Amino acid sequence: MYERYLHHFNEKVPLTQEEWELIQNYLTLKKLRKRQYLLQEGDVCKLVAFVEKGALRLYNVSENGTEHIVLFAVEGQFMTDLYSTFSGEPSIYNIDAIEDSELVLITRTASDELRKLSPKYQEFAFLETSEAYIQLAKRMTSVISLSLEQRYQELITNYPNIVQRVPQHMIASYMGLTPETLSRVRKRMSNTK
Amino acid sequence: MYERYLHHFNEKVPLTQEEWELIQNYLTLKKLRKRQYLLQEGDVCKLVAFVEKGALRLYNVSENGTEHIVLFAVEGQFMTDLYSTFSGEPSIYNIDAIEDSELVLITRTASDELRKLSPKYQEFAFLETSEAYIQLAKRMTSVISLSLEQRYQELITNYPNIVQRVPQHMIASYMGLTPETLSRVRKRMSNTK
DNA sequence: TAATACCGTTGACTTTGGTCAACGGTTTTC
DNA sequence: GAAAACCGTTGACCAAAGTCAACGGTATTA
Repeated sequence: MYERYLHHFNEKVPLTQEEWELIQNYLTLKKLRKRQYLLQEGDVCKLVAFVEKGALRLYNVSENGTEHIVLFAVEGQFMTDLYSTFSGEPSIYNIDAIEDSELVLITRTASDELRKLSPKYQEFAFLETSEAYIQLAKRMTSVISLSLEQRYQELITNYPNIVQRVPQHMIASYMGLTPETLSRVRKRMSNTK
Repeated sequence: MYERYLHHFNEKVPLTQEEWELIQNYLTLKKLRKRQYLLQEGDVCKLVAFVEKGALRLYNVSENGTEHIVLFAVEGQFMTDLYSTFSGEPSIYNIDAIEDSELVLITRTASDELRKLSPKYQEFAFLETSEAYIQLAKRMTSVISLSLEQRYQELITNYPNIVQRVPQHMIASYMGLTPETLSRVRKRMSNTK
């Protein structure tokens, strides 16, 4: 347990044994079965989750009932509704498990406390937030400037086996498309290459 | 000089006079005339800019020459190519001034140093990065789930006088649309309301 | 101040993506 | 193990956005 989290941490900010033991006190483990919720619309998000194993999605549901996936998180990535954790306002999103998953959780308040106690954790939190921003900015760039084919190609290189793991209609939702359109994009791509 | 930066800082993380003097040593001022570049494609981005006055844009140029605006920054907001500053790789973006602007600059290396020296600055950097992420996540949500009319409406509420300040074809670019389409969206909106 | 470049709008047409319905092939579930 | 739900694909049609060209108005600039 915590293997991946610790490994991930050490890669960015190397830790001594004592430092890790301090940090570990603030973490908890949680297993989530496929389709189980980590966060439901209307609740305040108080947690940040790290995916040890499995996959999560963050999505909202529009008036007509359509789901819009804003984010995926697979092994080694973090997931939270950052806005809700900061503001304390109810979330407009749902977070649930796409596969059976194992998560490392830390509450927002624990994280704040730990950031004050541990300079290494502080640095780690800063780096992770920066990286999340960078990833999102990259995606925004591709959304406004690339063709659907190029965007799908990029998705595959960013999440190499997402296609095997996640149903296609969820990928369509993540790209802001209907399932039919994504199906046709894929067909076009397999024909022309 | 630095008025808005200091004010912004104090709102998030209140500073003593001595703390501010330390931080100020790491900052520099820069004026940019309209159309002047802060960053050009191919150069490594080494700076983070805070907009005291004016407006900046970050954009890339696709093969056929079309500009795609990824971000605006107006008074009180930060602008940088975070990926390039972190990785040290050449930027794929340009940053230039939409209006005559006054900026507070800090280099990436100075910022790293200052984060180690000053817990308050460390905290400020963390909060600003988090806020930038939140803003981008919100925009991503609207891109994949709202109609053009709704997205334009949201843009106006987020940047209340952007329409007065920024040429319409740049707003179209920011939304990933052609100028003609944005013009028609605006017409539809003025007709129906 | 005249010439020029730029900007937003509009119209006609094309291309792209969405909608709706149907189908066969899986999984789930009871 | 049968029934039901789900999933990806396809076709026909429709709606939305892009393209191209033209225009008049406004800044820029010489």
